[in-house]
Amino acid sequence: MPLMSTKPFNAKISDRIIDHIQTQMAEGILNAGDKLPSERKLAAVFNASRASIREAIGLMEAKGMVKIRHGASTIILDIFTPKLIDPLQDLVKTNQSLALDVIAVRHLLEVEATILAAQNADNDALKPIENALIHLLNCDRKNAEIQVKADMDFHLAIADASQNIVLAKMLRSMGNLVEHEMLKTVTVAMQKTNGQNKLNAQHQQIYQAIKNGNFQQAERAARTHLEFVQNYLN
Amino acid sequence: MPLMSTKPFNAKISDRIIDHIQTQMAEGILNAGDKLPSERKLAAVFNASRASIREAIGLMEAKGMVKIRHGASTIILDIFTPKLIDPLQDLVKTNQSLALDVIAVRHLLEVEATILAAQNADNDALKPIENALIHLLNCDRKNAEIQVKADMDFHLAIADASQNIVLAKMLRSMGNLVEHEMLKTVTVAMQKTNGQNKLNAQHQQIYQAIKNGNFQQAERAARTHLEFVQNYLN
DNA sequence: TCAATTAACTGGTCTGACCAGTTAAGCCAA
DNA sequence: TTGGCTTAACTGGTCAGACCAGTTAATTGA
Repeated sequence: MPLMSTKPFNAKISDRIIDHIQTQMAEGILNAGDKLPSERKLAAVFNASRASIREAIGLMEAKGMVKIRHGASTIILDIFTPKLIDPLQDLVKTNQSLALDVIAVRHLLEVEATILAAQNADNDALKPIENALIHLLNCDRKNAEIQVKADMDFHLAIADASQNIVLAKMLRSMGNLVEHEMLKTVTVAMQKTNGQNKLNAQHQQIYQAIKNGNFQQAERAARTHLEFVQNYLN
Repeated sequence: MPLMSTKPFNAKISDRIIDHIQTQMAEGILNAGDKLPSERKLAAVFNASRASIREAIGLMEAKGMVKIRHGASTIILDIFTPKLIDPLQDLVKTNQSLALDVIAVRHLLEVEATILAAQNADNDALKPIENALIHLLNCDRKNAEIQVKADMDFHLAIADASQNIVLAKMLRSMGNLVEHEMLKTVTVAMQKTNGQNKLNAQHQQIYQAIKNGNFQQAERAARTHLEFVQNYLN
């Protein structure tokens, strides 16, 4: 059964073309790896101008549906992994100074979360932090991405323990934004002598301070850790 | 300090244009709600064809950065709020006690903004703070809503002067979230003897500290003010 | 004063031209 | 025959200029 087009007649031509090609992909007429017909041919087929076709193809590339190759032709990519376009993520990735702004705010919230965790964490809240720490200490030291994830989990567990839900939410959102920078930090740490050991020691001190319920100690430990990390970014 | 473009010279023109406009967004030159210049004007400015400009704008719309309106013009959307603030909107709506969490975070950011403003504000950045302060001191003492708006403007001017764009955007968005609480504060202050005078004195101290470039004094003044306000909420 | 009419914008589409990479067929020399 | 070179015929990238189609705001007329 052929799929129905969902676009109204007054939709932009490029949208209608995208819709059509998407439908053909879904029906298996076009498959991953196939070449898309040239812009001029598509223009003839769709009875539209090359400009409109180009617009449609450009949007499809932005969505990760196709790959345009100047001089060669446009090929269809894996249909099932449409790229989520997060403009903020994009912006942070391409704007170094904005990334630094995000990190500055994140560090501020991180310190506060650690203080609050030391003040508020009961045994129930402590457990996830401990688990995250153990996981962080034991995870594959050669794999930066796994370490970033473990590191993030540790800090998010602390954020949860702060019992300020807003704080935790914001740290979660910002964490995704600066994954790229965290990766850089871990990579640098992997190269330096003792880099990872120092990071681990800092994590343990933060955990201890929270466990002791000593918020001043916790603040110091958090600041020390974040300043250390900051240095790796420069 | 102007941001550097990250695109190589041989990049597609549309990519370079997107990069440029993104940078202006990141720098706060272009803000949510602003109109983008018309395609024809942009083509002239970038010395590119309208086709290339259209491609760039089309991609930006796909990313959710702008909204194209046929016949009217293209406006810039807020890409910070959806990711960082919108999730909170629902939370606060359904859970009143969360407002206190929001306020706690907001105060944290407020103090940091004041410190940064004292460190970074040049004369250009100082002027809006001064204007907001004058307006705040002279506005109708009987009208709580007007005072809330003036109060907000004063603090947002400080946020802008911090030169941390993320901090400023977050404070702006969070301000809307806790308008109700600010109204309560001002209403209480209006009832108390000297309540408004004290608030005004605190605002002046904050401004003085920033003007002096004394960040320690600024931090003290901000903390004093926020603790004072906090008391009115209980 | 207010409503209808324009004029001057805005974005949407088309055409046809030329530039810039890629590919593969065809050729020639070793 | 085989290897490398040339080149023609593709591909996408960019441009200029035209016209259509909505929107907005100033102008005009009742």
